[in-house]
Amino acid sequence: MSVDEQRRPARVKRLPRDVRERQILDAAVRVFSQHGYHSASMDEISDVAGVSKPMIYAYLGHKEDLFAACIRREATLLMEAIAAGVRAELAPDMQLWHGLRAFFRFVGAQRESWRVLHRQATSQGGPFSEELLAMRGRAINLVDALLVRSATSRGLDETATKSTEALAAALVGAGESLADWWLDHPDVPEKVVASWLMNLVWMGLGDLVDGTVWVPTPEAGEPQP
Amino acid sequence: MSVDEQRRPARVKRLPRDVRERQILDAAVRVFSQHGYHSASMDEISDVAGVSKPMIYAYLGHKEDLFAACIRREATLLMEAIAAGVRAELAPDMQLWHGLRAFFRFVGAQRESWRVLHRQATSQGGPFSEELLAMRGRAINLVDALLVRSATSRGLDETATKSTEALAAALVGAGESLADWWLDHPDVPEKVVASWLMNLVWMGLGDLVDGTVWVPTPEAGEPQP
DNA sequence: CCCGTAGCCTACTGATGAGTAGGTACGGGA
DNA sequence: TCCCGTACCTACTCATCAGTAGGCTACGGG
Repeated sequence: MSVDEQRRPARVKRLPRDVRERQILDAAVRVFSQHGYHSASMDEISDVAGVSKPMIYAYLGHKEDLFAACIRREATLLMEAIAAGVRAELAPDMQLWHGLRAFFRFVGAQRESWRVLHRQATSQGGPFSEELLAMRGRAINLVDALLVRSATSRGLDETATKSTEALAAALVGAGESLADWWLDHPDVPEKVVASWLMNLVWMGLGDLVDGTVWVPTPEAGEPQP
Repeated sequence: MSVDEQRRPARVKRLPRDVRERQILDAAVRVFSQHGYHSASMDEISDVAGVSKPMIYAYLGHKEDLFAACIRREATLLMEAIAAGVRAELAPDMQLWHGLRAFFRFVGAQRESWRVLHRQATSQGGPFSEELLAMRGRAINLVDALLVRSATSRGLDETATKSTEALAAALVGAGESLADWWLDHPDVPEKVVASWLMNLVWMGLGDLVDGTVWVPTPEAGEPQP
């Protein structure tokens, strides 16, 4: 009980609206990530947030609105984290590398956010899944643009163009799946996980056979011990 | 209404138990795939199956049992389909190639099964997610074994061994994600989708730059026009 | 000191849906 | 013919929530 009370914000009175909204969203992300959309109850969210249920309805609206707000907030944070890692002036492989690292850093730091985004939102068929699918589509587009830029630096035929979007989808899926795997193996450092995926997508599995690997070029802003 | 009636089995009386069980499972897979576990109601399932609700409880048990039964049946079908395509005497790349093709064929033919397996089961935190995670783990192990065999054919160091499981997870995720993408782009032939993924995982994205591609060797049972 | 308003609550309603009680109908064996 | 078991149903109970009605309290400005 004392543990639970530590997890709840001390019941403070008369806080300004935006503070309460943040508390409610934090609680909602946590509860949604634990139970999923349908099993999460507004009562539990209000309890965890340390406010009463009508406050949620007053500030964030109905359950679907609340969920959509969670998705929007967390997805925006994720995309910003990734975008911050990717600088357009870099070579395609380094862009991908920094994007991957930023992604895994986010997942490692915000596990609950990640669960909500990946597990819950994708599965529910409701009106919010659009919210999430749109966000996922943005991620795919980001990767797609990267691939297209890589490809157009050389000659590129029609079929390759069509396939980049599919490849981007596959790549995003690989990242999601590997992130889940990583949650079950937290002892592996983030950089190592990122480099595995980087090698897979950039060099292919051929390196398992012939031993070639991709390594980041030191001059590109990686501090080297 | 006539359309709906066509989708429901004509209300036949006094069928043997195993027939009814199959009808119920078919209906359950359809309804679960459309609404997800929590939103799917036993009433709708019984309605679609053309039986009354107590029949479901008598034959398949409670809602969780029913869902687990769906997962088990569909997952077994999927694994069997993949295993049927992979023959152990082939080279690793050809094994992967045939496995991928069998996988995409299954997804194309059994869309509802796939939705239940991928979207619904993974997301619910309930007791059945274990059922599904176990099955997913089996798929990962299958791929992992393939990678290990590929790697041990050459010298292989410690870190590479650790990473194969992660790579397998990434690969399975890439397949899942690409399968979802394919559901939204059904005009692309199954073989083409499979070859995209095969190239990604075997050759890496490097081919976008230098244009090398993996092609199946004709002698391995692929009819070549 | 009074009033408006923003913050906040307890205690309800109403719908939905899981699960069941208790039956009827039909067929096969004694 | 009478049982008995299997197939099958209608019509409930009961718990769980989403969502709300209505009111109470503190603060700030006039």
